Amino acid sequence: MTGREAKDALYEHFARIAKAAGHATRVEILDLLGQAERGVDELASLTATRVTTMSAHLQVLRQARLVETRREGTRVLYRLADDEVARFVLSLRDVARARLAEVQQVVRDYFEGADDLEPVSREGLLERAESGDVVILDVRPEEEFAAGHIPGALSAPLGELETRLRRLRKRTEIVAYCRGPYCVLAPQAVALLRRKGFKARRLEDGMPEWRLAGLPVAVGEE
Amino acid sequence: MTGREAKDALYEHFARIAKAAGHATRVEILDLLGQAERGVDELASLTATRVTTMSAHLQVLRQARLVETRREGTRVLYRLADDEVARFVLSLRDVARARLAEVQQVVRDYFEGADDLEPVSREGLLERAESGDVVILDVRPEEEFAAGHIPGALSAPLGELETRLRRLRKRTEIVAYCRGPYCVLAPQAVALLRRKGFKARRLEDGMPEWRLAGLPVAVGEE
DNA sequence: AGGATATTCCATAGAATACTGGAATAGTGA
DNA sequence: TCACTATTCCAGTATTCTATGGAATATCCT
Repeated sequence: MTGREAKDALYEHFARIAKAAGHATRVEILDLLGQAERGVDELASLTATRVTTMSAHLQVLRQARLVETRREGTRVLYRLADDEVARFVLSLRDVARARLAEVQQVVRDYFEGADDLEPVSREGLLERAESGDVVILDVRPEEEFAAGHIPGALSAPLGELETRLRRLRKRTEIVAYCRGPYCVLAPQAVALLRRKGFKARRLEDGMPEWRLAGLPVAVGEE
Repeated sequence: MTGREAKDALYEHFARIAKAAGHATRVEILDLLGQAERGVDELASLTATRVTTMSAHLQVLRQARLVETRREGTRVLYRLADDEVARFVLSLRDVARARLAEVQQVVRDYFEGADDLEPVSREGLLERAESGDVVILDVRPEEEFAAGHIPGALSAPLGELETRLRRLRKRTEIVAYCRGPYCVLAPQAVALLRRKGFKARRLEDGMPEWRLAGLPVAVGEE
């Protein structure tokens, strides 16, 4: 192998990774798997694709080693291969946001618009929660909460949010979070909470960002 | 636009970035532009492709807004659009290295093998250079040195390395760097220097990593 | 063993992408 | 203005990718 051939081989491998991420459905899959492992037909319905198509996309991701699998009975559960992959997806999002005006437009219209208050930063949140100053609410589906959540956070999937409100006092500030800056769950939760008279704001970013920032994560149901 | 449509639009844009990076030649282009801006036929000869093919690849990168251009006389100079893009390319490399055993193999055979000594870390290098403890050698082509180098480093393109050796004493340690961990220039320089009886090691990583780590960069010729 | 469910494999048709050679365009300098 | 250089555009061809529906596999349960 000459120098040029070695170089070509390397760039070919780099491109292989990017190519695997080069389809909208596959980026969405990676994003979902950043939350929790999932079965094939779960992913298919979450992304509105057919199962066979989903399976094909998953094979592409698997051949690029971006995801791994384990069997559970008749189901095959897919997960991200490691945190480096999650970091890569975040980097991809960041480039898109920095470079594509269209992304900024969609974000303005559909995500930030829902909530005009400044989001809360990660800084010092845990301490404030421990002191009882704020309550942290995880509004993602239960599986995702179980796969990893901010220590001390209460699970309140958006659909069941109203029934779980009784535990909360209107005095204490509520900080809601979900999957990240492009997830609508937390903004919607905040809107609902405000209508009910609570003091609520959303956390900037969501779970994978929290974990990749090196902050502590709790696992398991409540 | 419904929620699903907004989501689809977002993922489509994310995928657009990844797709643009999804070709070996284009990754190599991004890598080269991380060093310095370049004209089209320069890039073509550096990557061993024809000019028309190169131009087509550059259009793809430009439409994804990963690169920008400026005209200089009859030439069109391409550059990375911003540091976020450079970070993305590094992230892509990191995933490939972490996930693809083939990459690790190529690296072992062609890059690290050339130099068995532990590379020098960025930590404290500037201080040691200022105190005269080490000499930093930039062995990349001159244009790349001019576009940005470690403050205090001497430019010594590999081809002219031998003629520039006279300035150096065999006592002081030499630290050579180039484009990054997958660049052969620094390992080759180190090998040459050792044959001549110098104490030489290479810097871990290269220029874009140095800059993105927030360390100071000097611009201009010597 | 047999039925049910979840997933993967396969063949195919349509769409998108890459490379090539030739033509067109923009800027430079005589 | 004319020749010259660097770059881009265009049309054709070969290749690769995507979605789809039907068939094959694997596991579980009875």
